Amino acid sequence: MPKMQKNDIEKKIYEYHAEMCKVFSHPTRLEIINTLREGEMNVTDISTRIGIDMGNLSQHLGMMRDRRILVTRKGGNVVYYRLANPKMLNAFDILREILIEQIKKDGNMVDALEE
Amino acid sequence: MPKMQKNDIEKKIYEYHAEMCKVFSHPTRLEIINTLREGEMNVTDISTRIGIDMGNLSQHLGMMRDRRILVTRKGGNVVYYRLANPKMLNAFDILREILIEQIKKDGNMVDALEE
DNA sequence: AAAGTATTTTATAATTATATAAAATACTAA
DNA sequence: TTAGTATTTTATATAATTATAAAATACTTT
Repeated sequence: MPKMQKNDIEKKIYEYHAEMCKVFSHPTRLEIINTLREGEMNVTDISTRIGIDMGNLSQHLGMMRDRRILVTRKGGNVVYYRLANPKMLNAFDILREILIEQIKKDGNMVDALEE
Repeated sequence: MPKMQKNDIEKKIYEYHAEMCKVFSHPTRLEIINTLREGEMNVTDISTRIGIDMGNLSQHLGMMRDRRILVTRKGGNVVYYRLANPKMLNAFDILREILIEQIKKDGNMVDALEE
């Protein structure tokens, strides 16, 4: 395996960072994260709580688990999901605050995105 | 226009939140943000700094501007971009820290994503 | 006005993400 | 072992994202 240059490593970090952030780029996944804020929950309960088909939910959960954003615990038949690192909620909250500020200041992001 | 239910509004917020987070879900855009940490910069300089074709860069900048993550200032021929809200760097940094911790703890996210 | 530089836009093709539905796996309880 | 419940996986069709290349716009200088 050829030696990696500093620059390659930096680019790799940006790639992994972006992979991680993809978790936050879908409304359903954000709702899952915000739901798990309260603590662990099993798949069926998450499904009814946020109103989403279980197959689809399981795909979202799977990609979040791959990226180490969620971790699981198994109890018999049931799989419980929880946040791997509650610190991520700080990032979640900062971005939501920025969003709310923006909407208050000018509702125009709404327009810009809905054209 | 029919009245929105509380639930609809919440879903809408998740959607806008996700739209905002899409900015962070591409390595090039993360590199742009990290570059603008130092202050405003024009398009040509960003282009040479991170080594990316200008047309493509302009698309990324445009979508970031649409989402109010970047703002511009025009000086003659030249367009200068800067972060709309430096607070977003806190979110950026938290997520990168979590990523670095993960990589140190187990390099396995790398594997999980590269299969 | 014509030419030059900076940036944006458009068109296109390739890739990736997503929802849906159906099938498969994992575990429990009868 | 069979039936039942919980979750995951797979296949597929649709939609969204992306890079590339070419054309268009905006401004400046001659």
